Amino acid sequence: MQPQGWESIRDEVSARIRARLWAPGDTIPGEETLAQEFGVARATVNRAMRELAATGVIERRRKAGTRVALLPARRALLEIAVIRLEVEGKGAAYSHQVLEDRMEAAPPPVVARLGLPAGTVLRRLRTLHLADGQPWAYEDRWLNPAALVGEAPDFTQVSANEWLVSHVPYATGDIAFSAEGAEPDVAVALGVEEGAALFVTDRATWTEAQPITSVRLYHAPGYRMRSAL
Amino acid sequence: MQPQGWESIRDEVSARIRARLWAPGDTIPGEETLAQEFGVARATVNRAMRELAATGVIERRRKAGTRVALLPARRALLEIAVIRLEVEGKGAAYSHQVLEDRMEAAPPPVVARLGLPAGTVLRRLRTLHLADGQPWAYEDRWLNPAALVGEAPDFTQVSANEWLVSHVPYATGDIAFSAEGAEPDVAVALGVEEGAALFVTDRATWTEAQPITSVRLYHAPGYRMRSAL
DNA sequence: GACGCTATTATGTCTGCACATAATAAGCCC
DNA sequence: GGGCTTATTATGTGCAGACATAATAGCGTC
Repeated sequence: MQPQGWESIRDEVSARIRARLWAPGDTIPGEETLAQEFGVARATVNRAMRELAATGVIERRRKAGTRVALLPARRALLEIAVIRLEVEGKGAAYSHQVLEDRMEAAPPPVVARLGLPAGTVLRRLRTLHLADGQPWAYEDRWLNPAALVGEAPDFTQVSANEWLVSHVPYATGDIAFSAEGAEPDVAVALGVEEGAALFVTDRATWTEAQPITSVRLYHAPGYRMRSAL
Repeated sequence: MQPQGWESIRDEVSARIRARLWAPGDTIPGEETLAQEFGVARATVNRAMRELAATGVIERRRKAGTRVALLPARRALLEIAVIRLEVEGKGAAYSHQVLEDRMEAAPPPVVARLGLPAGTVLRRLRTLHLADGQPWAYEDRWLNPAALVGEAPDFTQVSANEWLVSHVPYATGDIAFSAEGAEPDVAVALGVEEGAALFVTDRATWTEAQPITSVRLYHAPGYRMRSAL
């Protein structure tokens, strides 16, 4: 069954673009025109076009109109789940061990990323996440104690990430992915050879007021991050 | 300056959630109620709430109402750009070399991924992408010739990905990221040691009717994929 | 032609109303 | 209480009309 309403318009416009009826770079008819053609209100066309613009298929500018994107940069939506849920989603039992928890002067890359003065002392947490007792990911986290006003969580019970996500209100952040060879301590913790290729996630988060945490996750070999395109 | 209109409502609701005025798991007031409180039409509140639902902050269900997400799975929007643009965006000159281009029986993982019968013969393209003459990424692509009806592109001129993106209408696809140790041929092409940790992108695309291509990209060491969170 | 101002125009958003839809809650029968 | 049907309700979507906004296009001046 075909979709109805604004989705049908989105699909029809999308189909015309894919069929090159409207070629990349072309300006396509205005909302008013399309609304008449499809026999709907302009708001309905707008809804459909907004959706297509969000996926990068078209580019819209006031007055200039709507044009088919020249090189549609595909957009993929990544779901960054809490590790526990990720592990449990695989049908495995989740557990974690805190390997280290102490105050330490953060190294330059970390303070730079968080926008703190050089030499700032942060709480460093090293954690091993396990799935059915097997190493799943090694976490190296720097936590700004100033961001945890009055709260004293026990990270041996609840993982730092999970606690932060549901207790510290935060606004922004960024995330980066890369591949790294396992350093000695990481290799030992994950039980892999030194230099083994590991999938690494780097994340930093801030509130409006101050930096909260910078965390690096070394995923065990074989880890894949998936998404629909 | 504060945003106005639906964005101000989105921000206000978001702020109340972060301030735990509405705690995770709570059901928040209905659209009609909020519309009255903010002095706007329900459609405006709906717009704001739809946006928050899309970012995973709230979960909405008809009749059940709107509730604050318990464990907000962060969503990151990845922009998958064409390699040429990625390289040029770094201020480097892009070029590429086709290392191999021939028909070959696709191995089991590839046919499985594309949903083709075992032993199907596909066009295999191995390409090296360069930035300022330095290896940037090694591409191993399997292309379904049936998907290129009548068209005969010259992939030594335009990269396969770029040509496909702007010439083959396609509907769906999926993408996965992982870390792999460099195999011998990849290591040679990229000029790195065997076993070096490489960031790998696997992508498969289909039209409604048939599979188009399956491609694996080995990025040169140091590659980072970034996104706002 | 180079400039700066103004008119025009397509998209962006809002309102107020209506009906559709999905899912819970309530009622009913046994 | 268990299992079914029906009513209720919050969200989802639609429409018509209006004004806001951004950016181009056109005009006039020099």
